[in-house]
Amino acid sequence: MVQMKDIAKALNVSLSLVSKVLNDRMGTTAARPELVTRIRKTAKKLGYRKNYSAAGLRHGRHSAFGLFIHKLGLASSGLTENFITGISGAAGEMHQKQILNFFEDAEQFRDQAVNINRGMVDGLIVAGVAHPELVKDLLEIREMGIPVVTVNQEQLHESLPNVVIDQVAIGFVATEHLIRQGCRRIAHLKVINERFEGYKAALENGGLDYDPQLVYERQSSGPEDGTSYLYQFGEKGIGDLIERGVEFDGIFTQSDEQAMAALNILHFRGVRIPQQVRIVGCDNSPYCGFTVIPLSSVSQDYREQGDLAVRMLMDLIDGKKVESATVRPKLFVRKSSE
Amino acid sequence: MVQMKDIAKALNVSLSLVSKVLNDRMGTTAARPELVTRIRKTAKKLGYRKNYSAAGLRHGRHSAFGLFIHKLGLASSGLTENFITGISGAAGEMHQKQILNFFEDAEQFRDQAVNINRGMVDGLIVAGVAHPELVKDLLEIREMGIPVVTVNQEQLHESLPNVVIDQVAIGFVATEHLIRQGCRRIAHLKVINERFEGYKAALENGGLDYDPQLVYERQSSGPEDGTSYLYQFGEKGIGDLIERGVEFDGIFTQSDEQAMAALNILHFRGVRIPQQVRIVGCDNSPYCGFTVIPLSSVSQDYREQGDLAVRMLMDLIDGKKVESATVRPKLFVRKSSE
DNA sequence: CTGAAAGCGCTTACAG
DNA sequence: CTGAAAGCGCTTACAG
Repeated sequence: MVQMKDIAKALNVSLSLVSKVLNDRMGTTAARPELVTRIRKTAKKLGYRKNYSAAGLRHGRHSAFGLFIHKLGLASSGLTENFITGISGAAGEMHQKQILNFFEDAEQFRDQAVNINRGMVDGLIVAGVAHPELVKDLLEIREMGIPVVTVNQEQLHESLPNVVIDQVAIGFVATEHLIRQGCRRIAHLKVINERFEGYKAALENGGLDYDPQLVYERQSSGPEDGTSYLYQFGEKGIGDLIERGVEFDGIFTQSDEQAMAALNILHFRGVRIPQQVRIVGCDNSPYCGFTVIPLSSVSQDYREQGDLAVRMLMDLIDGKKVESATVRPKLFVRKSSE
Repeated sequence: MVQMKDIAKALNVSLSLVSKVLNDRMGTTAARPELVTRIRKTAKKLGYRKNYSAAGLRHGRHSAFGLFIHKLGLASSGLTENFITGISGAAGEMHQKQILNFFEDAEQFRDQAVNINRGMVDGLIVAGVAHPELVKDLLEIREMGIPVVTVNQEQLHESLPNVVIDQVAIGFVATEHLIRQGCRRIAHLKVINERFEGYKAALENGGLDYDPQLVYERQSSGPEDGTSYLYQFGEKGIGDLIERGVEFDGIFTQSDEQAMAALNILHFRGVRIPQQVRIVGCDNSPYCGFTVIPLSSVSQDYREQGDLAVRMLMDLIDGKKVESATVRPKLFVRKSSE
């Protein structure tokens, strides 16, 4: 492998100068422009590749971060894949390696984190389902000098910068779109409360009255375990509304599976979509184009969230102040709400 | 940060001894068992974390590999996510960092690979859609001392070990299952030829005649571009068979979207599934449990493929001989073929 | 059996 | 303005 000292030898200059030139860190050093170009050219000609591990050691950096994901949303939604795509893009740009870990409970997180702490990474991104019981662990990790960025629906601690999607906006954007399309009675399958607030705000903004009859909500009192986003919940919710004789000309659900269920049920009953009922789901899952009738959906833009998280972490590692960030949802209109 | 020399100082022993003990590399060195335990205990007490970057530099390793993925299959299939899960699990076990890159053509691969070569990684895993036009690049990379493992449907070069799913077995397993369930006339939507061969082999094995009428095939002469796996292809294929008056009591498709299309069409026409027609898809996509009728499917076990690829790459980096490996598909039976 | 010393490939404060 | 030298945190061949 060709290294800096080979370039220095070839041109009979000092190793230091080569390093400075190649890193654009001349500092107080000055060199003839002609020599600078010669060094650059020789590096290229010899096929020099900087050894980032060595540079990292010198800087006390690993040029790597740990990525801990408790998979977000439904397996079918592709959210995790989008997120990882955003992460890897930004990481590549910044010459950062990753250590990717999937976990599902605090125990698993700790098992995996222990092997990584400090010895391998400069920082941590913890994403997906929020684990408030891990706050103490995360603060400890940060105290050890490893900055942490979270990507959770809720910020775990004021001192842990978080990337979050604007949940209220999700409800608002979807509902506003349905109103613009002419819907006057919009049903809603409620899981996350902020989205419900956005739904109500859009109704008010559109001059429509809020009718609690139109909202189907989970009955159980236990903690939400993710099952509310499933196809079955959508089936139950829409079935319930129909049974109760509630009339509606629009539906905004909190997942695409829920929306797919609504779509299937109504379609089977001969309801024309979008003419009689317009439907908007949530997550912009990869299959939205392939349902019986292509499904409109609000994207949480997890790709953007991943990109942001990496940039925030890098700033933290560089010792900069970092604020939490909020990402705006994007609406994708397909036939179900045209 | 506590490091080896701190442990050495604390116990008044040599740095070398600490390193040897902590790495279980005593070699010709012998030490009192009692001292060995004391060193271990002190390391733990002080919270020592080995700096893997420094160790790597010494060994001429980066403890990292590049992962290049041209996303496999349909976005909705979750194959990529499964694959990454397998990769990250094995990598974590082996203290390996990753540099994850998504690419879609040779140009993109080259752009990203150039930044990574040798300066950041010890090896490469290239997965997903096969790119024969990159063989030269991959061989060059390997000549530079960076081992390469591919995860492609076809082995690109005899000297590049590949992980592959047994495509023939996919067709065989699905068809054999349908035969066992009592199907006698099994329709097939053909894309990959090996799966078709497996289909035929299972028919013969089950004592059924092969009837070309039952097979729907893409008409176009251009290269397969992935669109054959889409919902629309399934719609067209099953529609065509029905139009031609072909009778069947089973269907094996080469994707889950194709199968979902078959399911929807037949269901809408009042065909009872699985009583009248049994259906098996391919990929075991996350939504298989949520179709109108839960869909049986053959999994390509990409998780296992990811795990294997990492282990093979590590062996190559360690200078061992490595052979290509074949993974067997797994059948998941749901209501559509019960 | 034990540990001092060299070195992995870089970077940069500092002496000339 | 220029470059020799020290050092990042490890590992190991080798001298004692």
